[in-house]
Amino acid sequence: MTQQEPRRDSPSRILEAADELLGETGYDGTSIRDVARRAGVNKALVFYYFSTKAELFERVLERYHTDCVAALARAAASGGDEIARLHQVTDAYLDFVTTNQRYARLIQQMVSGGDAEQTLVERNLTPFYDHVTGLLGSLSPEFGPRAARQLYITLSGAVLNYCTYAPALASRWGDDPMSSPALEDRRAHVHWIIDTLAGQLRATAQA
Amino acid sequence: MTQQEPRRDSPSRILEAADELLGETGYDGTSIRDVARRAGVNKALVFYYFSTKAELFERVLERYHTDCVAALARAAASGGDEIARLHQVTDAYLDFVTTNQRYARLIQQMVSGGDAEQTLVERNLTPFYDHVTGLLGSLSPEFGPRAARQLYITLSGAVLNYCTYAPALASRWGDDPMSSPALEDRRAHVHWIIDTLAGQLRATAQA
Amino acid sequence: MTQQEPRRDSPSRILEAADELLGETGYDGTSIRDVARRAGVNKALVFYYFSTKAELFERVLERYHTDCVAALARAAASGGDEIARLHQVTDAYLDFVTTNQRYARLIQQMVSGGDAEQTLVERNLTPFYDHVTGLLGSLSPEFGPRAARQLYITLSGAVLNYCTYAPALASRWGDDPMSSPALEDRRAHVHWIIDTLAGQLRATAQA
Amino acid sequence: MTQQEPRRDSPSRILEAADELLGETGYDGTSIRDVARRAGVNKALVFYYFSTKAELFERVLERYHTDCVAALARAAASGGDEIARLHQVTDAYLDFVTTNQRYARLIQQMVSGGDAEQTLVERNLTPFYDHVTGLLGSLSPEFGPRAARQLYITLSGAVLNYCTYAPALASRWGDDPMSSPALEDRRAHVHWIIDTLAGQLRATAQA
DNA sequence: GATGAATGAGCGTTCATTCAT
DNA sequence: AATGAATGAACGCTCATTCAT
Repeated sequence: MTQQEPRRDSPSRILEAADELLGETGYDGTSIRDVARRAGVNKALVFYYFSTKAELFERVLERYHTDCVAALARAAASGGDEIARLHQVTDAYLDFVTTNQRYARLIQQMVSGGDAEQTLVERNLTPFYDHVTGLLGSLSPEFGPRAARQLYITLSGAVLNYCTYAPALASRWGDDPMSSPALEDRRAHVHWIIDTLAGQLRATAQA
Repeated sequence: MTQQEPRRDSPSRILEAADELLGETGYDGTSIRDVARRAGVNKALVFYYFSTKAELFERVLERYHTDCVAALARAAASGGDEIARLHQVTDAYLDFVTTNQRYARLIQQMVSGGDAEQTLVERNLTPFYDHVTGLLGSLSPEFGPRAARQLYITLSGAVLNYCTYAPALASRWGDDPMSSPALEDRRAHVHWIIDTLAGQLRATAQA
Repeated sequence: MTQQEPRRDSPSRILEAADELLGETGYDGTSIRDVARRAGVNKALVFYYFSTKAELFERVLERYHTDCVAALARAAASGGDEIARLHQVTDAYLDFVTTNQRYARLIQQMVSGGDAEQTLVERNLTPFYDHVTGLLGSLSPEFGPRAARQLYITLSGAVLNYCTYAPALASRWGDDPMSSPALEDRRAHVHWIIDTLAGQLRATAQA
Repeated sequence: MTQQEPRRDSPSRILEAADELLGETGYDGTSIRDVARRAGVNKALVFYYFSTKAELFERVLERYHTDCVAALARAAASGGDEIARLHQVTDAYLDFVTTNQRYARLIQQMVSGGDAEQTLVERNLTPFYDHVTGLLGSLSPEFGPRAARQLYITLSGAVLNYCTYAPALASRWGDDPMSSPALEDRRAHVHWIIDTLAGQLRATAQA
């Protein structure tokens, strides 16, 4: 029965603070001082646990990556044909990035800003990429890898960009694009895209 | 036979350098020192022409914005029904951002990093947004603005993300995603998407 | 009948601008850019006429110095005994510095800030100093130079400090210390001081 | 036997250096680099302890202000009638500013240079101002506040200006105006002024 | 595990000054 | 007489990082 409220331990508090700030202001816009202040710890302690600013960033990403991989795997494991599983994986991806909006921002920042290491970028694109191209490949054998890549970019954009563009356009739209009904709208749209495109693919394949 | 080497005028050199660096390392990651060094001018001269780092950034964007607006307007002015014009506008957008890849990066950086001003972001999303929603609105009256927004995000993602994701995945793909044939592949994919989705829309509307 | 209003020539406009700014923000706080902007001329033109910031400062002071010397000489030339002339000279000094308040500020800045050249400081203290010590010396021969110095400092303080302290205390006093009646109050006070002190000196000398 | 030489603690060293430099070259003329160099510390350390140049300046003043207030209070607490206490307070003020000559310079700089905040100026004029006007007010009731203000300016000038004018005229005078005997001369002069003026005031009041 | 002190490098920005035209 | 372009040095300030305790 301690007098202090049971705060989480320092490493997680630092990670949490870094997560928030990186999502808000980006890598270069976030200083270790800010992170330490928001975490309520001493600045040097950040370096005690995460020896470098870059490493701290990677650890933030790592958490998301692990969870994201798990979520996608779970979705892919549920049964159904390729199209059903594509729906489920994409749903899971949409769920994950709308629940963890900062992750979407971090990915987009990394992929559009040159300073992040190529490895980090790839690592975080891979999970959804692999599922999408895998499923499309087995959907119809004559559907080559080049076509799968094209569709992957379109689909990941349909999912990730919603998290970054919609807030930027919210003031123009006049409603909250991250509210539950709005997110359901988006999900329906993505489903419709998958259905329509997959239907067309099948029709073409049969012809 | 002047003593100085005949450089281009300083303002353009500075704009050019800023353009490159902002595209590569982002706003926070780019220092005025870097810009001046790459432009081959004195650091103070940057402030002589562009009184602030932020203004320099805006001027870089302004150039792109003006050209982009013009390109889209030209495309929309060419004849045809709504779908044809949607094709042409999207083609023009794809052309523009693949020709000016740094513009795509800048937009994505702004929209995913919190530091940019909301005004700037909106200003650079608006041109394509207006065309897309306008055309979809007149395509079928019962096609509401909410549906248009959804499609806009998907389409702009399909165009812009190619410029940021494809280079990041190039090493994994093994070919240059910005080569002419690769870009034609992408264009074909986007056309196919528009055709397929628009076809479905029409079919639904008639039912 | 020129179309333009007959502006003063550039050198005087620059001097005027420099005068205002030096009085407001001091030597270090005033930039040549500010001076040029306020004078409405090109920055380089300031250097064309006044080759150095320091020289510009000196030229501003020179104008005041010349006028001040003339005013004091005029006052001293008017007749009367030593005390009457002391009144007249001190009146003239008070008149001059309240009419040219910036001059009072400049003197106080120079004398309390270390950057100005010793020569400049002395040059601008000398006029009043010489009159005061001269008059006191001939007032009573046994009144030595050391006593005269003491009285000089007290008198010049009584005159100059009013121009710098009163504005600083104006908000606390609630009236404008540079209004005509307020200045007449001050003049009466200074007269009273001179009369009282000189009367005491005479009484002492006779004893 | 530590490797580092046993310096005094950094904050005091910085304050000391800032004090000296501000007194010598004024606020605008003093750079943090100079302060750090003279204190023998790293430039960034100055900001570690004093987060702003302005704050550093205020802290320098604060020390003087506190001590000055205490000295004046002590002097006012000693017994005697109003005139005796006026002597004692003025003596204490003269003592304080001649012992801390840089304080006199700082006050004069603030009051004659436009950049300092009004609050700071008032804060440092107030202590002596309050004592003088208080004592004069109780000396004779008919002696109004306006007359007290006049005398305050004259008296504070008689004290402060000695610290700034005398050094500037030292080379012309040929002796050290801050030597003990010279200061005693000044003190005698100020006493004579107070006695003479107060005597006159009393005589006038009785008439 | 945690902290305060310290640092060198760099930031965006402004300075007085020069010079060719 | 007047100007726009250019520069090196300095400005106040923040950075990521280190280290002794």
